[in-house]
Amino acid sequence: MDLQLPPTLRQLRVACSQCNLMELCLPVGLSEEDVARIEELIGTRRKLKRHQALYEVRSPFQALYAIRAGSFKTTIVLEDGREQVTGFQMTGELLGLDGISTGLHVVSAIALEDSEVCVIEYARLEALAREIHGLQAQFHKVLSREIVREQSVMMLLGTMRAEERLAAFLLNLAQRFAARGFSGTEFRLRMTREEIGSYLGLKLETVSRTLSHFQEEGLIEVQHKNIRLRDRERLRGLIQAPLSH
Amino acid sequence: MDLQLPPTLRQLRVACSQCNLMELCLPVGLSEEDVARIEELIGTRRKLKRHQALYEVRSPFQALYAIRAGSFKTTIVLEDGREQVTGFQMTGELLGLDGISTGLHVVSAIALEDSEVCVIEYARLEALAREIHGLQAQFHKVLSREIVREQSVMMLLGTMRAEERLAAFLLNLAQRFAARGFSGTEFRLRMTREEIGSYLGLKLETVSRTLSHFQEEGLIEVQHKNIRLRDRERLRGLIQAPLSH
DNA sequence: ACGATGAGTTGACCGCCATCAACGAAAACG
DNA sequence: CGTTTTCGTTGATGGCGGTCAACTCATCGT
Repeated sequence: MDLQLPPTLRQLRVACSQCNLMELCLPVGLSEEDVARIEELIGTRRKLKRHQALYEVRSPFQALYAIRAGSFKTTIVLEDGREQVTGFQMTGELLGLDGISTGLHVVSAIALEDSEVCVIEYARLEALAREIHGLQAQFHKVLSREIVREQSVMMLLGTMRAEERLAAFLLNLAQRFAARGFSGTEFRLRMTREEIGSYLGLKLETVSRTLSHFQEEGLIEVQHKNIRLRDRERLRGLIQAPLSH
Repeated sequence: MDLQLPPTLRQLRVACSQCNLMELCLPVGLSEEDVARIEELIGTRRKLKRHQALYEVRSPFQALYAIRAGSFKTTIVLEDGREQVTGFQMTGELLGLDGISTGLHVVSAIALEDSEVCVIEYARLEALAREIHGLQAQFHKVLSREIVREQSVMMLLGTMRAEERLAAFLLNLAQRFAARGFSGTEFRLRMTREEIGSYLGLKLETVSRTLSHFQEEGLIEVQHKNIRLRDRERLRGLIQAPLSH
């Protein structure tokens, strides 16, 4: 179907999907010339090694980052040193939205593996959003989607038990891998048990134990960071009916 | 200092603060004519009785709501019926941001007392934001601020113990009351113990017990819904040093 | 004003998950 | 390639907060 599009647009779509800027570009349905103008947005790229920070807490905000390759975690820290992972981001997702509010980042973004991002200068994005309606609308949706995502994490942390949290986590990861054209049943975790636990409000031992338990039950296969989902339905069932409730 | 402003602007500032649309209007620093144009935004008003829904989950999104008087809770529900409060909103705060993402609301907004909101049609807001830079910037900040707020709730739910959660909750309420010109040391809770517990990931009995415990310790005075903070510093200390940690 | 209903408190008990600990395995480093 | 360090697993124990229950006290509606 792409063959019906004018060549330059087709080309740009490819460029955009190569750049994996899915969240901002692709779903919008922009006119050809608008798409061309969005190229202005995509400034430099930046490569990061594993464990390297894309930005740190309290650093000045000036750009958003679209993940071109690799994956990240965002972490927030309390004064007493306690740290929590607030999200895991993968290819095509946006980083940096937390900084818009105050002009300073409130989380740190750390690469979980060697990664690459496209730098989107925020001032330019705002300017362009004023001119291109579709871009503005899409950007607002991205912001709102993040609000919604966090609400479902709040629900998870507030009402779910360890097994449910892990099940929800695995299914969410699977769905996101699948959406990117990777296998949704077999994947490699980019994060440690401790990071998973931090995100889910559990200790690493509980994460490990629960994964082992899932394996005994035939729900998944675990081998270190490699996960294979064997029974999605029962996993899903775990979430909706925690205890015959 | 307001006396130095041109009369119409001064007047509008007053109107705006009466309307309590603080989040969108006041901090922006708009030109006089821009402020005038923002009047277009403020459409009808809507009054709600206690326990009445401003909007329900899955209802179509078409407007944001600025709370003019009263207070609300937002709740999200799982398929199995479990419900969680995701936030409490008071005068001057915005409701409805969750709907932008999909065009359907993902939470319900329920009045905690008889309340009144200003209806801000979203299509108009988007259009006007394209023309008024300051409005656009401010709106993005509001969205980002909500993302940041939810992240701190995630931190609370993920790493804090019951006492810390309650302390953080009370201090947050106090600060918001103070920001609105009310007493930050003596106030009346608009929500039940169960709603507080739902928000904090605790059971109502734990909320009740912990409040009683705070009272025994001389940190607060509780009498049903009336709260008086007696020792803010020690309350704050509870959060930062949970267990000599 | 009064009764009915919902809200809050307190106690006793229990279960889930944290904690502490020891071991094993993989991956990162020179 | 071997060494070191980080990561993961599993067991034993304990504590925080959930659960169940009984009772009191506001508050809402008629």
